[in-house]
Amino acid sequence: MHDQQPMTRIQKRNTQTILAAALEVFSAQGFRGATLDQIAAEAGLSKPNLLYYFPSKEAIHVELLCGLMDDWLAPLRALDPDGDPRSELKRYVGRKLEMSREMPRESRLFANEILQGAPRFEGHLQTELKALVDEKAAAIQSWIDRGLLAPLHPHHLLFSIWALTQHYADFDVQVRMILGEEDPFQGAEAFLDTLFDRLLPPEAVRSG
Amino acid sequence: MHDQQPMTRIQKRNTQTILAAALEVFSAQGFRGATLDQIAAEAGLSKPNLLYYFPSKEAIHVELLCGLMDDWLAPLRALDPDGDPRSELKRYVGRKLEMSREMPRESRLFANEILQGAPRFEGHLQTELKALVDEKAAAIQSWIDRGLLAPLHPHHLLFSIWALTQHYADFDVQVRMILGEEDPFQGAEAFLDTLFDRLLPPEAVRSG
DNA sequence: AAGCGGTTTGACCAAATGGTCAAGAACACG
DNA sequence: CGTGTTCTTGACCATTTGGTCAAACCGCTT
Repeated sequence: MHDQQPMTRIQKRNTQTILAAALEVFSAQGFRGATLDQIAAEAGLSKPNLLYYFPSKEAIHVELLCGLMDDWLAPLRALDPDGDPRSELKRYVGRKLEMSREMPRESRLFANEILQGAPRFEGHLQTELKALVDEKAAAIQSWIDRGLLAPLHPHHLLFSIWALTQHYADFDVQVRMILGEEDPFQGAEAFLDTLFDRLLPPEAVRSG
Repeated sequence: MHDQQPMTRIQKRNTQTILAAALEVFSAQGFRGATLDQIAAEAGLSKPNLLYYFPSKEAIHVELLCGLMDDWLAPLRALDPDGDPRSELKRYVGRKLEMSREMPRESRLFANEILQGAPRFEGHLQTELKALVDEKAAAIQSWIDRGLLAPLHPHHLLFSIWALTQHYADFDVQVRMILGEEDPFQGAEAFLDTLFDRLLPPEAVRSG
């Protein structure tokens, strides 16, 4: 069912419907908090029908996570080692913030999983994420070594970008509660722009 | 049982034991993911015994959240409007990072709750957190108005501090996976020190 | 040691939940 | 059409889980 290429039209449609519903429910309730009945209701399908397309609840979850991983990491992948450090990094920040606004459910899905220790996802993280991060951290280090960027711990720089942008998706209710009517993302864009302007000086600090 | 003052020695001990066990389990599994049996096992008590001290699973959770709220907000409360902006804020950052290292379970407990939309906690957030944040945001704005701090959106500045520090507790597994053997908090301290050094110039930028 | 209120728990319950299955409905195609 | 394959689902099952309760068990005062 869920492996070979020849997917019928119906299979393609329903698989998509189920994954969309699962994203909605898993991101809002977490893995254990979500139930097959909720996902089935959200998808407009019967529970046995879900299990006709996926072997188990966990399989739906894993498929979601893995399927979204690529999109999720795309902005980091687009970081160009040959580009200008400042503009590359600021573009990355902008893109990540945009994703927090446009894809908050995806952000919360990943956040939920990591928070619980990534029990169903550690392997994929290890292989896909680690390699990419190490590659890009090396690129950042190279910028620093070439004097194009003021010294900063590359890994922690990436962490800070993730933390600062994903916060607006993951802690959405808290942010909105505190800001009231004010649009979180408008203020966030301006703030992060300022922050990274100051964190990444236009010219490398060549002291000493 | 769980309201009046005259708490027997045994009551005090067991209530504490239960809350400690609940923190362990809830922070690792989330509300729905945690079971009374797990908490009972962790506490070394029987399940009916838990329910002798608390009326329900949810009551334990709410009690935990509310009971920890004070400690959690203490560093922000300590922000002194009459102190030096730069050192006050950097002290706040340092204290928050320290709490991420020393109290990761508390951080994850709150993160779990907010992620799910704070369904069992919205009221308390609204009253306790909102008021404090608005007060401190006003203090920050006052620093800016008096030319003691370069202009920054006060609320987003606070968000950035939360995001940057709590990230190390909430996304601990990811951080450690990427850093390998390296100690996350050592690097984080240095990085955040640099970040806020640059974000909060020693003297206000008085351009224009 | 008797008695009494606070404490503990084994046994139990109803509801929820992940998952199965056989039979029926819809579809593809000669 | 007719027939074999793909889909769909009502009914069902085993387990888990939050919660109850009556009976037993302290631990303290008198």
